[in-house]
Amino acid sequence: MLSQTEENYLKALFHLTTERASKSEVGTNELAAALNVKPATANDMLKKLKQKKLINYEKYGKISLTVAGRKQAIEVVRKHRLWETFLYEKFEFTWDEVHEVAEQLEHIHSSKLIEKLDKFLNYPEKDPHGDAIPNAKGEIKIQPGKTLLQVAIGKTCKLVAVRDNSASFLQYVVSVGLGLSCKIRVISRQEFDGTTEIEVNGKKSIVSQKFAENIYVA
Amino acid sequence: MLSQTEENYLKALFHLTTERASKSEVGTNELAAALNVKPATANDMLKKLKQKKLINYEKYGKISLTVAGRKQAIEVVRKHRLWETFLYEKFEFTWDEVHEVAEQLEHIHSSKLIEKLDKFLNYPEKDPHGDAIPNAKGEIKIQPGKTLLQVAIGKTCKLVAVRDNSASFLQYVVSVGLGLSCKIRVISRQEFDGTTEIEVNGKKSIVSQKFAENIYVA
DNA sequence: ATATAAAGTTAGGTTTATCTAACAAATTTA
DNA sequence: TAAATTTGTTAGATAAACCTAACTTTATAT
Repeated sequence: MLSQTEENYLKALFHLTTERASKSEVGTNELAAALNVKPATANDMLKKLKQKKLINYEKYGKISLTVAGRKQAIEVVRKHRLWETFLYEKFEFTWDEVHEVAEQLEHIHSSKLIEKLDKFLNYPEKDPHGDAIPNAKGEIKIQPGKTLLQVAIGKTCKLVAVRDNSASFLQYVVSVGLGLSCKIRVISRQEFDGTTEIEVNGKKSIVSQKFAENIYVA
Repeated sequence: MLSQTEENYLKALFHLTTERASKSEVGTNELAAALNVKPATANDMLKKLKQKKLINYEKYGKISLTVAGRKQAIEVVRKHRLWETFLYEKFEFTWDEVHEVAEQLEHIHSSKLIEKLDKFLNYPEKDPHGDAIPNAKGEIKIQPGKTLLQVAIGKTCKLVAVRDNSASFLQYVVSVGLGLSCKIRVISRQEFDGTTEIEVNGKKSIVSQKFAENIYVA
């Protein structure tokens, strides 16, 4: 059985490779940063995960998940997102509160518990942030859509997911008037820095490129 | 914040002192046995818990919880029993399955989660094994009743709780035909070894003294 | 193409929770 | 009460997950 720490490394690798578009390999520093540890620490763990055949990794090379590693990572993501959905739908947690508690709950080991949780929630496909919930077989239905940054000026789109789950980011999302399924109109965009002016329910805001890249729309 | 391990030591101390009748102090060996660690390990932890003012303890002396330690212990017990109730009532877990998963869930840190869980279950006073669930203030309503061993020959009683939560014990309880609120008739008892002959729903069984001491009745 | 910067690794150290083996204190028993 | 047993403690080791500091490899930029 994997430790919580090992599970967290696999989950981070999954997010950095499969879920973050266009890049399917990561480096030690980037992984370390994502986990809030020093590169030296991540390096130790990489050796261990390689030894357990959960990642592909050679000294000074890039890192990727093996099939076995990816399977484990998806299971953790599945648990995380099911618990977020549970907290949001059944326990009146807010958008920005669910993540922190789900970070703990995702490490509970009990296949029966997850099966029952999934059933209790009626086999949801999305979590409260709009992210896809892998099913019991590890299959992911919904594909990551385009981001707000890719929406043309004048067009209107609908928020389907956010990529950053930190409470501070989510609180900012809310402060701009956004929520899941909100309609967003793109008013203008600055060429030189990617800043986008948007309108949500009559409220206008200017958001950074980085922000726009983290808002997934349809 | 306490580690999971520290929480487990406090919980064990609570069970060994306050919940197990007649004895309000414990020794290192007994504590170590309850936690499945070696006495030397427990000894290390005792020093740490003393330093944190969670236990009363002097070298070669007996151990007891301080008010602060007891408060923390009760909080863990509360969480454990609420989760057991949740698993049993909402997720169709059986009597003997709830304990193991609750051992993990009891360490999730979120006061909001516990409040919501308590509310969701409608503020239960007993868990599926009949044990009292401390309320949000740490108060325990139901007092531990008498055991099957104390029931006179010929009398009928009702099972209200069991003291040992191991799956093997609970499975044995079930095999004798027992469950929460079951009626038990005491047919006879051997003087020399405390063995008790009982009848449950027409089924007769002979149980050991140790078994009878772990069955609480009203 | 080489110097500098960035990324990655290694060595050695810390903390937490565990262990074994040896020892000391307290209790029981003959 | 003295010996034997049980109970409790200490010292020294180990493994996991982290750190800092120094070093090496790879990438970048003039």
